[in-house]
Amino acid sequence: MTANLSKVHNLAWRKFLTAHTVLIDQIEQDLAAADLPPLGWYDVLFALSQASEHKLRLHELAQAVLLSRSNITRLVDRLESKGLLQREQCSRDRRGAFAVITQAGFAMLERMWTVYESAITRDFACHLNVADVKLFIKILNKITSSSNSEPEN
Amino acid sequence: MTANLSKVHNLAWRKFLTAHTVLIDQIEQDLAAADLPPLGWYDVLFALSQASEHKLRLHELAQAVLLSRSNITRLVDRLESKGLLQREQCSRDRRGAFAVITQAGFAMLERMWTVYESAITRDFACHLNVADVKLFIKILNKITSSSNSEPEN
DNA sequence: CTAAAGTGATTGTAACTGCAACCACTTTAC
DNA sequence: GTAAAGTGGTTGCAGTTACAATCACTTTAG
Repeated sequence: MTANLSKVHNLAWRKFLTAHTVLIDQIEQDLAAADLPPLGWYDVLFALSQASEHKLRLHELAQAVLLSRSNITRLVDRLESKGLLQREQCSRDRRGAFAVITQAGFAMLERMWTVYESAITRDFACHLNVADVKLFIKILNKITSSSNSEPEN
Repeated sequence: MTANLSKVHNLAWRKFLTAHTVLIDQIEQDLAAADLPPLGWYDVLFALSQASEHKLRLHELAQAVLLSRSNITRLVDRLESKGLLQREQCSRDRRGAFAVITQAGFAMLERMWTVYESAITRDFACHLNVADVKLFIKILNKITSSSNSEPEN
């Protein structure tokens, strides 16, 4: 396969990467400054809060936050040791475990969201009007949906 | 400061994060499958290849690849130990060090680019026509330039 | 029912990251 | 010149990640 990547596409790619790094760094700094845990914790708590009965199997959780299985085990360990979630035996499959968000977990989720939301607003959302944002979503959809389709340029 | 983040903005943010993770994971897999080092190495080699005389002070390099200083020290260690670059004393400032890309470094840069380019093309560029990509860049520019401007939505 | 294959989660290990402390040198201010 | 402050880079350490191996259990095939 010959790649044939155009200048603009290349530029777009680099801007994409840079934007991501800069924004994430900023958010992590905001969280740290407020004595809050890193973004990964938020993702876990959020996924659990959205799940039915506020619990998920570990592998579902891993998929939800796009992390490897071994990784999720230890991330869950950390959150559990802080009381933000609990493990629960799965009765249908004795190998399996659920992670269930606790009250403290909900509270933490809320505190983190306060900081997270204002960071997103200030560094990202503020700069885009509704038309921009809809276009942005449309473009991102093109990129992520159907990982291998026809070229378009 | 009240955040007031709209639904669409929030959705856009999440899609942005997901797209990034998915694409990067894919690229890293492609590189690993070709027995090539991770993306960070490419960034370093690329920055050096673009620099005048193909060398940069370590702190310039750190800035170019958006890494912390301590981090760059060790990343440079690794590349140096593989012969992809060399450290060089700075004569103007005896504290300072340059990183200079070697022939082997250029060769590696090229091998990595082969894989990297086709991954970007296949997973990213393919899905966007020129109009899309120009819009995408425009939007990313709005986000990254001038970290704190007026709201627009 | 049993053997083989597959899946869910954990663990060991090695590599990588971030932070703070540090050493070496340079610049600034007196 | 000298002291104080600042800058460039490295190092120690603790926390995090990735990969492969492992254990426990479930599913499939005969």
